[in-house]
Amino acid sequence: MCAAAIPDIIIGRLPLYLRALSKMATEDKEITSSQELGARLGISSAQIRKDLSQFGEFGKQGTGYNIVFLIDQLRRILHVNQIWDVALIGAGDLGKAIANYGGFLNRGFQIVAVYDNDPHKVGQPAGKYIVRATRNIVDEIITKKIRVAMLAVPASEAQGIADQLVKAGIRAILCYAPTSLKVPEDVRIQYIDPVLHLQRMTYYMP
Amino acid sequence: MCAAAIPDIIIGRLPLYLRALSKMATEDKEITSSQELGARLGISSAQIRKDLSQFGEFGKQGTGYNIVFLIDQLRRILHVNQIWDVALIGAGDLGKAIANYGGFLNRGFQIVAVYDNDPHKVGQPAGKYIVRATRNIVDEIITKKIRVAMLAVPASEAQGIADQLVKAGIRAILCYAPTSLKVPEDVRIQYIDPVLHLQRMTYYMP
DNA sequence: ATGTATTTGTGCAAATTTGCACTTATGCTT
DNA sequence: AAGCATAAGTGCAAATTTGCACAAATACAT
Repeated sequence: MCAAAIPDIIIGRLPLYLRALSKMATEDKEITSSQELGARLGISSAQIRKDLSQFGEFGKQGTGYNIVFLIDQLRRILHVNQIWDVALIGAGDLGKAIANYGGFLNRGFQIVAVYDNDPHKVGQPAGKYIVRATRNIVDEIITKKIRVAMLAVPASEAQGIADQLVKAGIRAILCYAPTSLKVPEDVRIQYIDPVLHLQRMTYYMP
Repeated sequence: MCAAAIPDIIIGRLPLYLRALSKMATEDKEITSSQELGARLGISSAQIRKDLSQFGEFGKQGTGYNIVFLIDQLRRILHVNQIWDVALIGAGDLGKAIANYGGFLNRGFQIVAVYDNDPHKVGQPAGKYIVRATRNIVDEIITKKIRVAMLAVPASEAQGIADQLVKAGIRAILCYAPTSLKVPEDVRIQYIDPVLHLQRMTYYMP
């Protein structure tokens, strides 16, 4: 045990472990090993053992890890042993696809409101939600105590919305807009930009 | 100069630099510095200078970097000074959102075919494309010499499709399905799973 | 022309991250 | 009961990544 903060690069791998373990659970496996898990993920077994050992002794020597138990532990560590309310901003094609995605709930997240500033979209359905006016977003997020947001608006609008989200007390933003945002240090932000991934791959292609 | 391979972690940052520089170009800036670029991206200026210096001397001391010139260099390095044909597999909500996204072309990519194995979707439009039957995907990708694919199918189908893509000669796969895939070592693969990002952030949230 | 303010590219050291390889513990077979 | 195979947890070394700090170069003001 140590008091030092656990490196973020380790935190980043835990959700990957959790995802793979959840899949194993659906395959009715009871036990796995760092080696098996590593083989599935393309990660060395030593790294998996060392990562997990940061948080406790979850395995049994000679046997491996009990999958259900380890899932529980990881959920607890990542704070997804609860369902987080999430605000989705942007009800364009991408926003609608996100609103319709069924994969959030069993991994700890639940969209509770969808916003857009286009008057033609406000009041219309987006999945099972009715699109709300972005104009009211700060008050509503405060009232609903929402702390996580997904941003699926055009890049040009992203910073403005992000500023409002911060004002509303949002603590984590997942930004789909292809731009870097300025947020206070104590607000977490992550980005999804498919083109970054594509360009990273074409580098290696003659 | 050195013959050693350039670390992938550096390659991963280049698209980020390119994106930020492109934005600067639209702001009619001519020149930037490693410091300014770093401030925008939350990266140290030393790292940016060192990253870029792996590929040549692109800056001018006392002045900085010419934005248009550096964009050209990065595009060349990343092989996006050309337009890559991309196959999109999956015409569900997400697939349609991807098909409709207008941000690929000016960053080096162009969807040229959309596939789905649902007979109700085949023949129907997805954005400006007509959905094609996945059944024929291998032959068509070979014929069209497509080398990059985006995979927006359910996790349960992803590995099967990936195997076909590999057989068809695809060299880079961007997988939106929340699962890890097995592909030969010489095929590049990248993943997008929003929940991984969300869980990475909730770790830090009490 | 000279001096000053910038900013790059880089050698070197610090910090971080990874992984080898070993000890310890467990279960199974004989 | 003993021996063997398996696999976790970990100390330590190797490898990788980051960043400090400085020389060299450039632009601009005086």
